[in-house]
Amino acid sequence: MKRRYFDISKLSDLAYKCAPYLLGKTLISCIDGEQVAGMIVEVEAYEQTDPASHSYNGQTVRNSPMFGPPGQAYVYFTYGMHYCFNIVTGELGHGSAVLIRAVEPTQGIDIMTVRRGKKLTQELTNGPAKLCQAFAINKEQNEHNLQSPPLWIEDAPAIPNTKIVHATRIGIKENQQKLWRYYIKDNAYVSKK
DNA sequence: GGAACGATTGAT
DNA sequence: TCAATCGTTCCT
Repeated sequence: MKRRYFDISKLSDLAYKCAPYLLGKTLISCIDGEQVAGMIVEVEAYEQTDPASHSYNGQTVRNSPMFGPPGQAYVYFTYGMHYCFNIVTGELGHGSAVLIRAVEPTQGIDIMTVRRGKKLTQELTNGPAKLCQAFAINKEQNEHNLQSPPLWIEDAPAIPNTKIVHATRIGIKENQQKLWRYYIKDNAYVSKK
């Protein structure tokens, strides 16, 4: 079956411009022999000029993928137990990325349920660390090009602007006023209502 | 070498 | 409201 990969040339821009464009696209992983998929419903932008961004103080060992080519993954480990998955944006050398905060499960829900140890479909992928667990995303996918297995993004119809909500980002202490969180209005799988 | 903390989650 | 839990960053 031919895959219709998401066009990563759309990601050669500032993170907050790319972010809403990623809504509605399909995230797919085929790890440990199990394929799961979901529609991206919530994202947050992190720019190099943004004090809330890992890349704000320049390149380090952890954040170096953010300075890499657009369209690759930036996966980081946090709170001693969770992974978060980002899609790198901007030109090579520019440190920015879009955090994927939630997806709506569309394939492999039984697999995600086992991985998450949960029963409610609504709670499988409604958070950045939750979806990483459901999709089996970890450091092995760090810097992975998202136009190839085992983790990739496929194209899908754009979400109308009237259905995209702009809001403040969650869990940050700096630059809180920026409306760089985007989610699909009335979608049941967004992390917080 | 050491301390402080985090783009979270789930239980209390 | 709070504990879990450890890699990364930054300071000494």
